Amino acid sequence: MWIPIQIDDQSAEPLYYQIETQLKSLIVSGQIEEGTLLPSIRELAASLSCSVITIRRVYQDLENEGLLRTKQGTGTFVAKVGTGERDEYRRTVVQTAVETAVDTGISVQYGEEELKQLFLKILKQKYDKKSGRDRE
Amino acid sequence: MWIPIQIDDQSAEPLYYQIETQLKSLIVSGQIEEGTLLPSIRELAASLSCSVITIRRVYQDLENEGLLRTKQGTGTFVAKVGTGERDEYRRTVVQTAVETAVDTGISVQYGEEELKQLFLKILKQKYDKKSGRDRE
Amino acid sequence: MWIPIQIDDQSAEPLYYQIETQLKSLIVSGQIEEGTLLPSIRELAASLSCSVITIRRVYQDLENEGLLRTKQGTGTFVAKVGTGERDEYRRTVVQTAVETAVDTGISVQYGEEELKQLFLKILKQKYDKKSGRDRE
Amino acid sequence: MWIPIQIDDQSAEPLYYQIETQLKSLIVSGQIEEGTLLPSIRELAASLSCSVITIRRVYQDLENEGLLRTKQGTGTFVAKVGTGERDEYRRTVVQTAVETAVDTGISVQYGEEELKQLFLKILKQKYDKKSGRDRE
DNA sequence: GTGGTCTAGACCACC
DNA sequence: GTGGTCTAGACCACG
Repeated sequence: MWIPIQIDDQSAEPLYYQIETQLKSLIVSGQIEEGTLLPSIRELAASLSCSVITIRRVYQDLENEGLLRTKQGTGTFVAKVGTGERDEYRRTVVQTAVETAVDTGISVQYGEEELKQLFLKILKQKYDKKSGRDRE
Repeated sequence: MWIPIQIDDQSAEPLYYQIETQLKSLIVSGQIEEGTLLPSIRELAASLSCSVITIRRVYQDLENEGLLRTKQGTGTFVAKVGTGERDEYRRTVVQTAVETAVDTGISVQYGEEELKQLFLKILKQKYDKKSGRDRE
Repeated sequence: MWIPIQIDDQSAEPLYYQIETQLKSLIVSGQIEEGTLLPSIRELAASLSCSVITIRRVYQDLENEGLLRTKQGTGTFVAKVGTGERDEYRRTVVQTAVETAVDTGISVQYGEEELKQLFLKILKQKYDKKSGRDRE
Repeated sequence: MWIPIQIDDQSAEPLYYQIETQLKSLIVSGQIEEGTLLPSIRELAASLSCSVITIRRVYQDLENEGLLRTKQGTGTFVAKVGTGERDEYRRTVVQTAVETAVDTGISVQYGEEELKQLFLKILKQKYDKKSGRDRE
C-alpha cells in the first residue's frame, strides 16, 4: 500500500516528526480508513529512504496515542476509534494551530481587523490553490 | 530596565528560544524603542533565574539578525533598523504563523468555511481577553 | 574525514574564529565539496585539541551563514549553495581584504606607485612560495 | 588643536583601537609634526564624546611605543624620533596589510593574475577618489 | 553513534 | 561595571 508522505530534507524538523504528523493527519482526516493494514516498518522505511528505527518510533508513538494497533505476526492496522474521538483530535490540532497564529499576531501588536484580513487573504489563496490541485 | 518576559518551565521549547522569541516580539513591535540599553546579560540572567550563557546566546542570536548591537564594556542596545525592515519582519512572522495554521487545517481536511468560523471565534476570544487586560 | 586546519596558539584571534575562517575558506573555494559530511563536533574537537563547544560554535555560525547544514543524529554537511552565491562570497572576502590594505596605505600617505610596487613584490613572493609547496 | 579622527559607532572595533590607529597614522605619516602639543586628555575625550579613560589608554599606548612624550603639568607631545624609525613603522604597517590581503586571496584559491588585476582596480579607484578629495 | 541544550565557573578585554 | 572567549561536564533527543 502506498502512503503519500513528503519528506523535506531541508527542514529543521526531525524526520520522525515530519512522518508522524503527516501520517496522523491522514488517519484522523479519514484519508486512510480504519482497519487498513499499513505497510510494514521495513517497507515504509525503504520507500521513504530512512532508518527502520525512525519508522518504528512513528508506529510506536501513534500506537500509544491509540491511532494504530499492532498484531504480532500480522502487521500494523489503523485502529477503530470512535468518530467522536477522531473528530475531537482533528479539532484540537487545528485549534491549537489557529491559537498559535493569533497569539503571534497579538505578540507583535497586530490589530484585530488587520489580523483578520491577513487570515482571510491567506485562507482564500490556499484553498484556491488546493481546489486547483484537486481538479487535476 | 525591566523587560516583561515569561518563562514556561513545562514547555518543550528550549529556554533560550522562549526568551529570544519574546524579546524579538517586543523589539519588532516597537514596545522597546530602538537605541534602548537592555539589561546586562548578568542582570537579565539573574532576573530570569537562568545561566548567563543562555542570555548571552539570546543577545548574540538577535545581534546576528541585526536586531541588537553590543558594545564591549558598555552594554547591549536595540539596533536602529529602518522602520520598513522592522515592519517587514513583523509581517513575515505573523504571515508564517497564519500560513501554518491554514496548512494544518487543510491537512486534516477542514473546509474553507469551517476553518474561517473557527478562526473568527478564536480571534474574538483572544482580543476580547486582551482588551480586558489592557484596560486594567 | 581529515580537514587541514592550523591553529596558532600565539595569535590574538579567538580560537573559534581561526577555525571558522579556515573552514569557510575551504568551503567557498571548493576545496571541500558540497554535500560532504564533515567530522563530528567531538571528532574535530579532539583532533584540534579544543572543546567541543568551540567546534559547535563554529559549525553553528557557519550554518547560520548558510554554508553548512546539520541534522541531529546524523551529522553536519556542507550545504548545497548556488555556485554564484559561493563565488560572490569568495569575491567579497578578497575584495574587502584588498580594500583594507589600500586604505591602510592611503592612511599613512603612501603614494599610488609606491604601494603598487610593494604589492607586486609581496604577491610574487607569496605565489612563488606557494607553487614551491604545491609541487611537493 | 583640532585632530581629524572619525569614530564609527557601528564598527565592531574597540573605541580605543579606532582612535589609536588613526592617531598613529597621522603621526608616522607626518601629518602631525613632531614636537606638536596634542590636546589634553579631557579635551580630546570631550571632542570625541568618549571617556577620558579611553583617551588616557590611547596616549599611554602611544607613549609606550615611543611616539608620544608626556611632560608633567605641560601636556602630551609628539616625540622626536628618527626619520628612519618612523619610515620603518610606516612600511611595516602597510606591508602587514598587504600580506594579509594576499594571504586571503591564496586561502580561497585566487590565481596570481586574478588577484593582481583586482588589486590594481581597487588601487586606481581609491587613489582617484582620494585625489578628487584632495583638490577640494 | 550523532547534534542540541544548559549548567557553573574561569579569565580576559573594554569603558 | 560591561561583554567575549573558553573550559569541563551533564543530560536529552535523534537515527
